[in-house]
Amino acid sequence: MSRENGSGEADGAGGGTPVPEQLALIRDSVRKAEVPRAKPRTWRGAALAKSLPVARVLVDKGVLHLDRYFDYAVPEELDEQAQPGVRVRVRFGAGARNVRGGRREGGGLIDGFLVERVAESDYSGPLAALAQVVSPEPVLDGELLGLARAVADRYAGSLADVLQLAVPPRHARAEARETGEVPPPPAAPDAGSWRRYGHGAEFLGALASGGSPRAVWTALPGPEWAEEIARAVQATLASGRGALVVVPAGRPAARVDAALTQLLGPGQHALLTADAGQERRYREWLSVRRGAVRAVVGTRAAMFAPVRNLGLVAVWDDGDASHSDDNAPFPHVREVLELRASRDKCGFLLGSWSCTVEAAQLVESGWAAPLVADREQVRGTAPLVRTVGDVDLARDEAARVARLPTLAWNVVREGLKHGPVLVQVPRRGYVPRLACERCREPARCRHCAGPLEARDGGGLWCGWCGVEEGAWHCGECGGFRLRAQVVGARRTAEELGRAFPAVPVRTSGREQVLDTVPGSPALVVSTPGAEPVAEGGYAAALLLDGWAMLGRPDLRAGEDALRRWIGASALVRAQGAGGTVVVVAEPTLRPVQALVRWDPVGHAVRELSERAELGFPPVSRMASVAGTPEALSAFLAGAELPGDAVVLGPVPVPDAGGAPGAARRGGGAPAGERWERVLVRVPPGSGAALAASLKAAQAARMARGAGEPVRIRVDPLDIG
DNA sequence: AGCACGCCGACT
DNA sequence: GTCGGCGTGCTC
Repeated sequence: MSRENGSGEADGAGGGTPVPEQLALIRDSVRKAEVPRAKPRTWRGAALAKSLPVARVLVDKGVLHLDRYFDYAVPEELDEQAQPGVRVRVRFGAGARNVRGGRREGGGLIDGFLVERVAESDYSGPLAALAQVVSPEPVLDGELLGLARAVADRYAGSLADVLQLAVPPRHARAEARETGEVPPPPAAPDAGSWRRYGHGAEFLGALASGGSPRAVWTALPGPEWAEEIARAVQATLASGRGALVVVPAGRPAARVDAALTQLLGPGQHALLTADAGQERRYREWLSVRRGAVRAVVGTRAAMFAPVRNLGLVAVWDDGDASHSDDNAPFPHVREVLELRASRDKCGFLLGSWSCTVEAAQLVESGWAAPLVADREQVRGTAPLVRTVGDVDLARDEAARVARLPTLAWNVVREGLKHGPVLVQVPRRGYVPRLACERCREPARCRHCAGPLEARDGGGLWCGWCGVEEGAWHCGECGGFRLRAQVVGARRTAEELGRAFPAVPVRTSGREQVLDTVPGSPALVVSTPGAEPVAEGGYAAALLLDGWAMLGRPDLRAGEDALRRWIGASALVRAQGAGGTVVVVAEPTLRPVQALVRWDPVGHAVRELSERAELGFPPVSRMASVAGTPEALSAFLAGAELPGDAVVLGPVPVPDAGGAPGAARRGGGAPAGERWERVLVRVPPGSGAALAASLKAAQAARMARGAGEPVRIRVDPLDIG
């Protein structure tokens, strides 16, 4: 039944009046048509595009078993507009099939991307025609498609889900606007403050001459980092290539934005942040796609920005949780930029005042080179860090009366003579940690050792197993009075304000984030991450959230605490200029020691080797799978995990309806439902196989129409 | 998610 | 025989 040239024939079923046997024959041949045809048939035999009449379309449905292309016929009138990369609408669904007897144009219109035009389809049935080309603007080129594909594979997600993150929603007005001319490349920059780093000038030189260096950069404390990133961008532009910078939030984006404007002048770069409206977002994105702007700074969605001829990708502060996307498949900026650097053979710069374990691994594996300053430079820019631990507190009579250690009082008093003093307090919304008032041992559940929490109506219960505690007493010292550490820190900050009535108190937190404060004496109370930059630097800082940070039962608790402390301390003047930091935390703890020595890299390297020993990520790869107990066990039964995979759990998942601060992004269960979670761990090298097997299992489940979903997250942020 | 197909039991 | 239950599988 070869149909080499049977083109004019519309679908046969509608034809004359065949006898029953013929009908059966036709039906049969339609059902299991064996031969791919040279030219597509459509139901109506409408006129088709003369060349490449088949459009391969990615249907925009995030369902995994639909994670493939569908072929559609290109009608002649859409031939010109139906170019690869454009948005299209197509009919999709069972109702659209050519049903015996009559044709029905059932099936809803849904959006998709035209991925390519080809001469023939390998689909054996009749093709439906493209319904509409939404816009002739090509938004999805091969590069972005390849990246999205790689990200989907890495995170066991669907291509459509990734594209939803990567391509902003269309805005017709923004599309209609003309985009400006491509600016000429700037001159190569002076190395500036990059000279403070061992191979800093060399790194810039490599970028400027078209090279693709990869570096993990441990930035010196102080505000220069933004300008240093801008110089790296300038160097890349000077080589005739584009550059992309991703930062965790709007404020750092504004800093880099300002530095770029200063260095390159206006109009040379785009700012892509989530808080811009749809029109503005799409306009900026389009100016990048169209090649009119070659440098981009933005927050995490910008990680996919379609920068032309990419020469550098950079991420600032990769330990910030905002770099992990909230939406499936939860890609992380650092990982996506790694993929881009590898795929596009471009430069890579990961910068932070602190150092994540993952960053340390990039260096240790040899994938990236360290970009660090020597100890001399560090000592010259970092503040003096002093600790107040339990022993000091116990000995300190003043601390028990005034709730604040003598050392802290003295440092604040002295600091206020010379400038603003920063007081870092834990975020509200953290489940208040309860501890023994006498010995400060955290209050733990008798049954599962989980953290005890105070109920609104009074009384205690376990945050893990939910068991009520009626008669708590301290297992260490026998004390029976509790204190809430978060509340304690906040009250301490208030008391400080009262103790220095002549000094203004400014607050920066979730509701209202201050960007900068003047260099005059003031108490600046801030939650981690919201610290304003002080003009001329803070004279001192008091870090009060030590216990709250380190008490979390999380693999990253130490790294996170150090990162937040360093984030605050980096805003304090250098030791030589009198800058002092007091951290209220046990001086024997590793993150505290790392802060005192200002050695985030050493901390990360030690954590890394420990993780390797324990088989924890990022040395192994982990994925979490969560769902109702039934859904989860069905999923695991159907999954063909790699042979070297280890399944840990299941354990109950705390539901997301609890305290807002404790709700983990993408990790909590929907309120009201009981969920469980397993962690699946594979050794290095099996990450791709793990992702593939999870994706296959998920696809099989969805195809079966299984009701209850399971949530898959590769590289979960929190590992209890 | 729809929606049609098809293979079973109860009906005019 | 034929109508219609819902279980299964496909959607270009």
